[in-house]
Amino acid sequence: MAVTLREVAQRAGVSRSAVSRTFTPGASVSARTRAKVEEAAAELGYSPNALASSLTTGRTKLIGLVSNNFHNPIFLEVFDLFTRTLQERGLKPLLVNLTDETEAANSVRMLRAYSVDGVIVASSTLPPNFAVAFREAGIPVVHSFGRRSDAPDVHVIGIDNVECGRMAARTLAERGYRTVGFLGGPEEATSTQDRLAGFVEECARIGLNCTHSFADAYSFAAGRAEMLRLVAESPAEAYFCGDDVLSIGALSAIREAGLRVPDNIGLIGLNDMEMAGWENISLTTIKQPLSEIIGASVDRVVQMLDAPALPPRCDIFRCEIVERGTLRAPS
Amino acid sequence: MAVTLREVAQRAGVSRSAVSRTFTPGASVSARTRAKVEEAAAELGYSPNALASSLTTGRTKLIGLVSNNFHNPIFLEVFDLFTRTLQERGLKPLLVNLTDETEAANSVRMLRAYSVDGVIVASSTLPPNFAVAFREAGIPVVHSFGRRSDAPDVHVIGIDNVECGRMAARTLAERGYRTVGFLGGPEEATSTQDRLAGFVEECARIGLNCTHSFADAYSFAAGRAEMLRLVAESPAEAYFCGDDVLSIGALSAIREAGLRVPDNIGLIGLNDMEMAGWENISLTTIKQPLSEIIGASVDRVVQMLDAPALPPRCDIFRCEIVERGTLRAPS
DNA sequence: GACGCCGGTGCAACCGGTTGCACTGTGCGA
DNA sequence: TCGCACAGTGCAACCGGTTGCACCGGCGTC
Repeated sequence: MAVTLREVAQRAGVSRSAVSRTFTPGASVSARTRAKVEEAAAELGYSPNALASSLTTGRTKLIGLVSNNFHNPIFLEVFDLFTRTLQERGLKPLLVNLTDETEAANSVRMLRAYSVDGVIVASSTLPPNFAVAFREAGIPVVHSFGRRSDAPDVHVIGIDNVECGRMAARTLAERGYRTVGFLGGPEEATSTQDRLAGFVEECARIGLNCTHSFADAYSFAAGRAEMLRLVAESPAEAYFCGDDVLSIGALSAIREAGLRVPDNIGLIGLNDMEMAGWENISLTTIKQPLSEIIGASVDRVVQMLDAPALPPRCDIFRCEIVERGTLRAPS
Repeated sequence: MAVTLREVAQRAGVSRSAVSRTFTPGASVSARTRAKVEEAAAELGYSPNALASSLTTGRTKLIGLVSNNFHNPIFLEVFDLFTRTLQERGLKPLLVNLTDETEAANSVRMLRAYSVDGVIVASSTLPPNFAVAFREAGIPVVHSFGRRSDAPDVHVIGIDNVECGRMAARTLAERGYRTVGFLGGPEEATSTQDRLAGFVEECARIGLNCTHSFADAYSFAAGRAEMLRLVAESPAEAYFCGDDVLSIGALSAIREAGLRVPDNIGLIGLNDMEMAGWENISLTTIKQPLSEIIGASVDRVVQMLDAPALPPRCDIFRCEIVERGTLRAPS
């Protein structure tokens, strides 16, 4: 079915090497030979088999894109950016959905079987040992949206979640809120822990009254359920939600309880996903610079193709407040 | 770096064939040999190279998952289901983002270079010739969410968009709406054309007054912009929107104009994406049976692995109304 | 005119597997 | 006891490419 090197060589009247070199950038072929080969290839509809060549070159240009987050709408933006950025660099994303997989070893085995050149783990909720498993298997790996660390085990590209927590607390203080709450995502996620830690720390420093609780997941339903519980008791004046989708759930709960945002309760999210800007939501939030993070992640994995032993580093991008309609104006 | 067959064979004291057969289900190996091989493999951390074996078997278990739709939140659900369904069957999705690609030939070349066993084109807005290009290149292909046809050029799995249009019209009529409108997605998309055709046809049959217009894209912003325009003139009593995300944009526009849904204007969407069920949206919509469509798409592509010449067929799944809060009760 | 250099080419080995075929040894029935 | 079937094994060729090396011819230089 598929046309091979050999057939092209025969038709062009040259050796297989000549054909191979014609399709290898930088190889030495005369203009005459190249012309003959290209003509024959065009007639036959030949295109080189990338997998066969990977056998000798050791490069597949396949990158494992691993995530467990297929329910948070921001991940559609994440996948869009990753696939485009990878494609621009001639790399191909092999998508791995970890939703019902807890065992890192299985993913490692699968991605090794496919000789991926590298792996990008895109998740803020996966435990760090997941990425480490790839490194131990000798596969270049970067953990996007991973936990900040001064001496990381693997390359990490992301944000400083502790600092985001502080930033949220400062912002709420500026708006004159005195009793505030943190409505976090899953308690075991490092991102939740860090955001909480920064928030609590800064509240203490500034002198805000601060409570906290957790939703089961980074999801609308979980955010809504938790906020329904909170408003039924004695809610804080404002909440820092662990994530935008959680915020939107919370927003829904607050309005359903007959309260108004930001008049009765203020809300600040994190991520700045597209939906946060929708006019019927208009969420004030902390913007995570997605495309920078993703661009840097791909850059890093590309670097590692040539320097697999590159010492792990953690690159952190600054976040900023995006002002919309869910916090009252500075007092 | 990677452990090979040969090393395992040496360590186990057997031939390379024996090792190969140990890892080939159904091959004939004695228990004794198998044990030796498995021990050696475990010690060395061997896992077979799927790409190398694909050279002789002709199977990579790679499936190209091609889409141009990375902005409609329903596609996160689509990708989630596709990746999980493929993984369950031992297949690996190679994700291709067509967002800035208009030339089918490029995608064909790329996916041929990677010897994918098959391709799934997941899009309701891509022209049909896109999927046809894969078939012509000899790659098994199914077009998910493609256009219904009695004699399709490629395998199509999806819904009957014309019938959805009729269903929307009938539903609006039942609720006593007399002047209705179709707010479609991009005019050139076949899904838009078909939904419109069915809607207009049924309106005429029933005797509803019917107008229509189009948004630039299946997006919140486009739906909102178009509905803002409509409410500024003399809006219909109810609208059938080409898609849920468009409906949510329209909903936002209607409320911003100071009108109420469903009291002043009724709205029905299409898809039933997760967000449509969020309590702060609560969109009445036509449910597209996503997981059935995706399950059937994967089944079909799997069938074609063994029967590439399977005559193209079109499988259509029934849609149903999901009643929520954006249409008034039956009169 | 002899020499050396060098771009261009083909041969053959190799990448990591699979598989048809021939051969061996074992167990069973006659 | 012999013959036979058959499971188990290894050899070697092959899948579709790449690449080190040897070789060839043409050119510029002395």
